[in-house]
Amino acid sequence: MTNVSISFTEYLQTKAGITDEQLLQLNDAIQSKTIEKGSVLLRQGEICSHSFFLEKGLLRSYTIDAAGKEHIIQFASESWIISDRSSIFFNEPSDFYIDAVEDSTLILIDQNFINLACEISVSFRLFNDRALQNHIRHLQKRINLLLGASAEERYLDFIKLYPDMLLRAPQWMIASYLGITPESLSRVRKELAKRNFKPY
Amino acid sequence: MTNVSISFTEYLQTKAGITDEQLLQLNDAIQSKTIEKGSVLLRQGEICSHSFFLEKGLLRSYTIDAAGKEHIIQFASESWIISDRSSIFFNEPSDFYIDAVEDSTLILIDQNFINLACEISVSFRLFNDRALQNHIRHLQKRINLLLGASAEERYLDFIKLYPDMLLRAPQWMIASYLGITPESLSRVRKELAKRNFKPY
DNA sequence: TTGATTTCTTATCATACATCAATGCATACG
DNA sequence: CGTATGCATTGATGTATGATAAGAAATCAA
Repeated sequence: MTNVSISFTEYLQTKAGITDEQLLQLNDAIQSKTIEKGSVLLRQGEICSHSFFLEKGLLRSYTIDAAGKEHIIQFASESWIISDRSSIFFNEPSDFYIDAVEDSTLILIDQNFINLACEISVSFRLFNDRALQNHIRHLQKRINLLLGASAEERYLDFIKLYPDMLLRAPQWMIASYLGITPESLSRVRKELAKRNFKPY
Repeated sequence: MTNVSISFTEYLQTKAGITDEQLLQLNDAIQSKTIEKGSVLLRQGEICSHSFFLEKGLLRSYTIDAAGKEHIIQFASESWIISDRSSIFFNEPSDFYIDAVEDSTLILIDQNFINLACEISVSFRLFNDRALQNHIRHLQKRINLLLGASAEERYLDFIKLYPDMLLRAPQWMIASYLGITPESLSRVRKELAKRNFKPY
């Protein structure tokens, strides 16, 4: 599978209904950045100043609890946006880390950009609202799974949501996302294989 | 403890910065409703048409999974708003039920109301945005706890978040919110009592 | 290529939580 | 009044998942 990378401008045009002229106005507020695998973009305690749009590569956000364990909150690959919304919006120290799982090229989006884009484009504003609501829907679904579903069910759901992560993220990260140990995930996979399950 | 009930209009004025004149414009879009304990306001599969502001009483939202088990998503008591945002926003069938844990009086808020209020009041719009972001922050925190914390830790956190629920909601509902069985919650409480923990 | 790390698997044992069943205890009800 | 109903507790037992340790396999670096 090739991880289809589309540029941020392309994304703004096709998904958010931004026109060519509007793009010109926005251009100044857009910065691009290339980072290596392992680079840290945000640390717990820092205030998150940007959202990151992934043109290419893979990022993750995660917390580290009192016992020193990582809990992965989210993955973001091509055409996804990742950030700590709460930290940005409330201007508060973040609970998260964000770092690069693969070498990545990304676009830095700050609040100025969002405000400007919302001002000059109604369709961008609607798009942005939609994204917020979608985020909530997604979080709610995850809570629901964590409340009631077994590790296996959650894993199967994960595969549906992030099919390409199976190939791109190490298993221990997937386990962390699911809230189980890598060993447990290994067992779940073994069990599924025995029952002849094929993810692809 | 008396459950302080404030009226919706009072809430709009003090929290959302709505003025007296604006209230007059909004008045037509507001309906009040009194319901008995056990009344169901929303069922899985229905499209959620209103948010509910609690003037008095206690509501809950929950899902029922394939095995017939309830998972409580949220409680809402005085001055809280409860709904299925995704269902309202995307006009999709809801995954949730919403019903009354106590006799309640509530205000029905539909999308017209929100749109109108956002139009005529900047401060309402900001307030609304803030509420959305707060919702996200809250969901994220809950996910984080479900990923990493024990039943006991989650219970202690619950007490901090909803101190009065201990007295108002039956224990099996709290257990459902926490993602454990009532029996397990009973044991957690016993253990805490043994270690001389006093919630109030 | 080779050796060094990192990741994945497997095995064993430990534990938190679930399940099932019985009991107690209120409150509601005929 | 007795009895039904709903909820909380308790005990016995089961099970999924965690912890630890070790080896196999894959990846990376030199």
